[in-house]
Amino acid sequence: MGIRTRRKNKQEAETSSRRTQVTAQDLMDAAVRLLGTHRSVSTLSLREIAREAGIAPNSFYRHFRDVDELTVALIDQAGRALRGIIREARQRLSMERSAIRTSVEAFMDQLDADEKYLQVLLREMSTGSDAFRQAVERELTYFEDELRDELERMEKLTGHATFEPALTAKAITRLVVAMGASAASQSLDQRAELIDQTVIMIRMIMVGSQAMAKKA
Amino acid sequence: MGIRTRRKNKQEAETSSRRTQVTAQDLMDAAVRLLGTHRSVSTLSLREIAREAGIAPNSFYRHFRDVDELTVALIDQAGRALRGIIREARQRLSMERSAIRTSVEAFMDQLDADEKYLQVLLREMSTGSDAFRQAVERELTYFEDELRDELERMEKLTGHATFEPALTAKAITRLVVAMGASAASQSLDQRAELIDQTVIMIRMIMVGSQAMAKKA
DNA sequence: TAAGTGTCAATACAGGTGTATATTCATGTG
DNA sequence: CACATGAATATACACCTGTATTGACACTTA
Repeated sequence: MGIRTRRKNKQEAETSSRRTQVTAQDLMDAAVRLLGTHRSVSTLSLREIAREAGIAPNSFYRHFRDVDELTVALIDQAGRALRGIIREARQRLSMERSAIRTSVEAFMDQLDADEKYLQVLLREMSTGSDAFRQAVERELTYFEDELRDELERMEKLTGHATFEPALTAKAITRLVVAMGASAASQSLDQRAELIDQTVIMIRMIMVGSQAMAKKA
Repeated sequence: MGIRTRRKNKQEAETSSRRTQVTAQDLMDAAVRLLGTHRSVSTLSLREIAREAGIAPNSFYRHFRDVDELTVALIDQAGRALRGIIREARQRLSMERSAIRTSVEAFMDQLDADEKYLQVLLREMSTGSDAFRQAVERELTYFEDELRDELERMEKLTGHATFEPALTAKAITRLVVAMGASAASQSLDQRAELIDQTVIMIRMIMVGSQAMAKKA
């Protein structure tokens, strides 16, 4: 009696903070919220994330060993989103035309989806530790592999051969990612123009690849 | 007398730190040294840079208002290096062939030149404040403009028309930058392969662009 | 009921940080 | 010579950081 008054006061003010369990996902969401459009993960402090998620600094350790581990989790999420884009594109490809445009649009839309994991990936691609870069490279390689499959499948369907499908896929992937990185910090109608440009660029690559296949 | 003994001791140990004037350039060099291959500028503290440059924390303010201002200066330097690459490529183009390969090689070499400004640019492209991104975009636009001029000049020389030269230049630029960003964190023989890939990718774009010009 | 377990908060500590203030000194100028 | 100027320094302050320690509370399980 009288010993535990401190907590009670806090509880009164803070709406019973203990009640709801805080998950790893909550922490990831808090981090993304803090990152917004500009900050890189390395500028986030453990305390800041914990504060945003509404837990004590130390509770962070229940879910992640440190901020770096959380970052890798974010990148994994982004990779999942990326693969979702490809999978959708593949389905659309069988029924309608201009799969390129719809894929590019899907990619760009993913930039400001509810959880902006993709932006995190784009940002950590060039910044950050080796672990981050490796995680990003891994996800991009998945993407390239699926795109190559797609190109080879299309090759059989249309009869247009593709020159070095793996390289073509890589070129397209890197270009889209680069354009997406610019798009991330731009307004919506600027982004529309960027999408148009990206589509044309991809067409250049594919047309060029096919022309080089004929010549070789 | 007896009041100023503190300084004298320090002087003895530190080899007369006052003697040589510290320039803004020295601070920029110190920052690049600290950045190495992985850190982003936002992780540098003013004190850390000052320490590396061998000056007191407060002396930093004589040269830059804050770390952000120093970063923009670094990006400007990188842009100058970039324009140097284009200018060299232009001269080579008139006498020998395969200007593409030599340009790409020049670009990649610039990555680990003495002063690795280019790496800074690549890293701050996706991270960092609006000011950084704008600075980077500006430099890339310069690069694209010069490349477009080059493409148009080549168009007249060879008779091969180029489809939307501005867009073609942009595609090439963004692709090279993206490939350079991966190259920055790789070993030298991995980089050699990356250069080969980049050259082929550029050729795809140019061949595609020319084919689309004919059709349109 | 009692003990054990997992989740969180409170406190504390030893650092690092940006910057305000005042000081030291080498240098040029009258 | 005296003295103003400018560049660099030292000290100090309030703040934020990661994390170690300890204890509170809600649960299972016996």
